[in-house]
Amino acid sequence: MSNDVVYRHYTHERRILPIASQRTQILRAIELYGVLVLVGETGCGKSTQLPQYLYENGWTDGDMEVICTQPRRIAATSLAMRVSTEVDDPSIVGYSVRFDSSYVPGVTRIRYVTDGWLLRETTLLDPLLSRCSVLIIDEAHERSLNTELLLGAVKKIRRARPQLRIVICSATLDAESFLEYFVGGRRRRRKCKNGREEMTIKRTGGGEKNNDDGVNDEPRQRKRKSRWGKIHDGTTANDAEEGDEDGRDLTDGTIISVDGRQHPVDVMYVNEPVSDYVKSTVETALRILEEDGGRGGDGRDDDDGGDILCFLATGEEVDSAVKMAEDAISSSTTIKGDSSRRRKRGNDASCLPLYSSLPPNVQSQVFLPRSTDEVRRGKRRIIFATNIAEASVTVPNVAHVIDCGYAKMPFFDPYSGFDRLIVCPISRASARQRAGRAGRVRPGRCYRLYSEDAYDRLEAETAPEVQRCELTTLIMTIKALGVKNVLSFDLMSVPTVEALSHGLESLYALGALDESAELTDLGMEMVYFPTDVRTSRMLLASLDMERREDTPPMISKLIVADVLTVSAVLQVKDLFRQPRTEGQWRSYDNAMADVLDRSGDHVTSVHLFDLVDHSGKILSEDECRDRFVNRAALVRAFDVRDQLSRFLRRRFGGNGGSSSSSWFGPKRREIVGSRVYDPDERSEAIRKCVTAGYFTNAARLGDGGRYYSLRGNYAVSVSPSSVLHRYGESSEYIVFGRTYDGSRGGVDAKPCSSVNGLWLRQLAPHYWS
DNA sequence: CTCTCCCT
Repeated sequence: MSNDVVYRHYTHERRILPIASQRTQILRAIELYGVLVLVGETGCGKSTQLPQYLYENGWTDGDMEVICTQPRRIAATSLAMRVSTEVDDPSIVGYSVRFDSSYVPGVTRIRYVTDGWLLRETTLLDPLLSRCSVLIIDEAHERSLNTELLLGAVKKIRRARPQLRIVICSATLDAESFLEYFVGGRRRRRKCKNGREEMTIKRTGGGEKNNDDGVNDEPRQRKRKSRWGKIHDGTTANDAEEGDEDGRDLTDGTIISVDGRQHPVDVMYVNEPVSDYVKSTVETALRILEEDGGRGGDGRDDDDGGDILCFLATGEEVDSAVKMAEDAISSSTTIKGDSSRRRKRGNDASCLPLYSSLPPNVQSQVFLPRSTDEVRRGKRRIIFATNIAEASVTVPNVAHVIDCGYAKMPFFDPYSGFDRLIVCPISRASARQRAGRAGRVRPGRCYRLYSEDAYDRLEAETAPEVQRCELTTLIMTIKALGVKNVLSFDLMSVPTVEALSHGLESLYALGALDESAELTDLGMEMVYFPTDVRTSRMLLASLDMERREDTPPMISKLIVADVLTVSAVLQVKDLFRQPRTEGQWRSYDNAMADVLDRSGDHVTSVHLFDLVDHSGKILSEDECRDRFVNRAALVRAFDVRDQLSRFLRRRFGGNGGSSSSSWFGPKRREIVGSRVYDPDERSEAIRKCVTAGYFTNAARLGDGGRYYSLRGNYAVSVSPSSVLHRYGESSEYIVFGRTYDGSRGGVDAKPCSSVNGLWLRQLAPHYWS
């Protein structure tokens, strides 16, 4: 019964989505062309509706699947949930992300996956995506590293399997560049004819609405049968390259724009650059409350004027803006003791922060319905957010956006090998995306805290991630796709020569590539690891140590599990929460005394996990709070460790002497619990393995108590949040996980451990010539 | 004394 209601509700929703009027046209394009670029703003319905259209039109017959990729896990799982309520048979909709899958072979017809998950599936299990009829790559405009690699993989797959249809969904107008990438010179020849034709159909699309059901189905059905008949008959790539009797040409592609459901957004600029954009953001927000405040308090409960979303660059700025705004509001509402009149004018608001390192319960405030207090007092919301609100999450009920014009952006410096994180001006594309957040529920306004001239001078697009990150992972993935020469792999955006040679050099140093940039035996092994190369190398070192005869028996029993723990902790950020007040620091010192290893962060995290391993369960909420442990991170690290250990056991479990030992079995629990091991010996063994993976990130103590990287002699400091900083003894050499820009102007490193120079000389001889 | 945002 209640299902019925939900179903009817969504059926109605489905029909009014903008994409519905273009259903026939889109299906026809997918029929005729190998590649379709679908341009449409978020909310136009492409991610939820297109897979259903394809299912309804037979694209999943013959045990085939429609797969839709997403850059984020939450999007993949929530889209699957949503769409399963829209179809007659919910069991045909599924998802697959790391650690979580609802896929049922033979039943699932529409599947939402993360692009990272599909990339791994593609590289390792099903290189031709043989059960997939249509692959939809969503949010392609974000140009994440995984999306970009997936595009490259798919371009390669299409040469062997031209029948595979590709739909690329992008929110911006760089559609041409996607099409150019896929169909290249061919496209140039035919662009005018077909491109125009499709765009014209789009504009007259409304007239075809009545034909949507029934009329076109018959011929479609016929084509479909012939299509899959051919595939299963083993049609070769060349047959299909030529197109067929229907005039289809799967080597070509086309573009369709879907009308958005976006409301108009007025954009306002400042005349003069602002000197302090945090202060200006707060002032602008308060002025909006003043100006249209009357709308909220005049008894119309259904219209409160809409909320205000402010984009700032850092969490720190967000916190200070919240404080500034709250102070201003409380002084303006209590002054003269006549607060009720002020409030009636709407000059009262809740100020909410939103950035990723906030605890989940604070973040979720933004998504809660307005409290009775807020409704009663006509209180609106001012949300101060970082870039998280630009694409990752959608803040509801926003009518005003204030855009400071800056964001914190990562980039990789190939000379120092350091990851940097720097506040930069955003791109025009990013500014448009921010403004668009104001028009989702009603006509909105965007206040840009920079001049129109400054806007015109911004870069058109944000540089894609491949041009801003470390490339060892990219190179290894390309190798895993079976490409010998990395440079021959066709990427949409080309990485810099410097970053590429840094990546190749690092992989050579790690023993994954030989002098001619071919995978070594070790490299072939590392390609299969679901971890970055340095972690993979570290895990391999632990397996080696476990097996070696000169390893003390007790260490041999512990080392693989210990290094698995280190690997898992490296995949999560902020396992420990940072104290803020003096009192908290005292409790922190007490709590840490229990698990601390003065050698640094790696072994300390292993000691924390000893508590978990000994009791056999994750620490309680209370215990996590007392120990300054971020419980969500602990749970996540625990899951990752479990997955990694299953991976290692599958791959190496049967080998030599290691099969008898159970890495996380009762025997280990007993050893760890009764501490019948030499802690220094254990600490040293763990750090030797860490060094085997991370010697490219080694630094030596220099003048003035600072460290200098062995590779290139760049200054780097132990992060103040590292246990090595607070509790460690000074050590001549350290190895670190990664770097980031510290608050003190320099480059900070974390996690850090002290290591022995001898290990470095053995493992990284080329840094010592 | 802090780290934009994600992913296998």
